[in-house]
Amino acid sequence: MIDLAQLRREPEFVKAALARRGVSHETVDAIVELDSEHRRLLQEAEGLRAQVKDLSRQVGEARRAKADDVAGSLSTTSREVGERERLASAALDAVAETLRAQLLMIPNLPSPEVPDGADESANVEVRRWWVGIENGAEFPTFMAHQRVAHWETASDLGILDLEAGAKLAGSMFPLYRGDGSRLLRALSFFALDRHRDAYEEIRPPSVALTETMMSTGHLPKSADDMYEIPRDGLWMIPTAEVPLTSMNRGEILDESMLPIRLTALTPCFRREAGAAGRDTRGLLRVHEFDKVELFAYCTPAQAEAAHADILARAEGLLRELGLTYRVLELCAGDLGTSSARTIDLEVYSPGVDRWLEVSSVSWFRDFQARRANVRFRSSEGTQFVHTVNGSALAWARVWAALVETYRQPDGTVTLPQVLAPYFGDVTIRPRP
RNA sequence: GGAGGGAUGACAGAGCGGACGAAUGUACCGGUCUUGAAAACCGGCGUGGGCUUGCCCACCGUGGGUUCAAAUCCCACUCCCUCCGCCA
Repeated sequence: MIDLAQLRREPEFVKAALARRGVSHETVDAIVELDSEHRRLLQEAEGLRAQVKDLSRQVGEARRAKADDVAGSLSTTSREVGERERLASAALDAVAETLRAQLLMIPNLPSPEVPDGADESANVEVRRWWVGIENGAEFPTFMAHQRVAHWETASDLGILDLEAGAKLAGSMFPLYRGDGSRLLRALSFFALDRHRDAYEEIRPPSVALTETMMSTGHLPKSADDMYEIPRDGLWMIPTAEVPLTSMNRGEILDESMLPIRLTALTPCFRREAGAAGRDTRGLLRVHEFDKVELFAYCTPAQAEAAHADILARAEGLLRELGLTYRVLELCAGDLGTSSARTIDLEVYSPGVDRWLEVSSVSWFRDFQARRANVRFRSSEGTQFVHTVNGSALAWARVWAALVETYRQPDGTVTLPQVLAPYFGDVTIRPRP
């Protein structure tokens, strides 16, 4: 949620910032208008309520003074004022509800350093990385045996069974088996171990209440992108960001507790409604995947470092895995609803010759904290925390890139050594 | 799923129609005392909102209702605890 006080203080600045991500001036003006109407009604209703309270006090005094006739007439007056107060409050509630609904649809202000642009084509590539680049190595030349799509290799090796997944849950719900399943588990354990030094591991529920989804900004805007369980008022989480951001919902933290850094391995569920028919082969786009998320509540002053730390950890994992990747700064038009700044990591997948998004590291400023009402107490008073988060990493596509990058001429896969302690071995051979 | 008990400030815990935004204790912050600290004593100490910045309004799990007036009475719901049932 954007800051209404800021909107009142500097409406032109807010409008200009939101225009960068496609929000019209009219939309913002409508909110300014509603806000002033809201305040007008608020004053009216509160004035009447103050009268009722004062009259009621006098009724009590009159009763105690045994002046029953006075008490009776005061009661009558109070009842009349109360009736007017009820009407004013009803009008107030209606305006407040409209204002709230419109405010919830407004995305966050992009950070000044975010580049202009309407969609992903305007994202800015910050850097690329591959094994040996520090020593001047050129972009890797991938061999013919690496130019095989992961779904083919996986099928040959019997480590991914998309048909079985489709039979159970429909297409784009992958079923991993044998070494494929073991690899997935190895990746998660590997990542969680790498974050243990600074991030507390959490295992949250995989479903969340509507209210919880509101806090991160996934509702009301992205309802179509999520799986809903209407009977219980629940939604399948699209990312661990959802539960982690709401862990301290409604609380006032002490500044000394910050930053609070959390990590969680969860399944992530996405309907991918807007992407029907696109990138449907193999693991390019799936409805369910495992992801290790990094998250922090911090002070505004800590936010930049916290964001950088998450990015460094996500990149660090890709480097340890020896994968080729690039770093993108998202343009204003491609930012998620709640984000002020986002940096994506895309891994290069030689078999399909594509860059695949495997991490999104975002800084939300106080946008989510305002919705979730998470604050901290400091010497300068109570203020909203900043939230930052990022994947480190989302495994389905990493799994695909590993299978392609490390495919050997004989069709087996030799995994990087860092996974040996977790995988038990480094070789994936055909399932007998 | 059934029966009972509970939810109040950072924490503990009173209040059960009117002077209650809320006793008391602890914690915390300031002061007195002290060489310093502790103890003792004194004072302060919730959050949000509105505007005429001094006042007003809201908040005692959540949402409704009764009343001139609700933390307090009524209804529904949520969560926690105890017992029974069921269950991995």
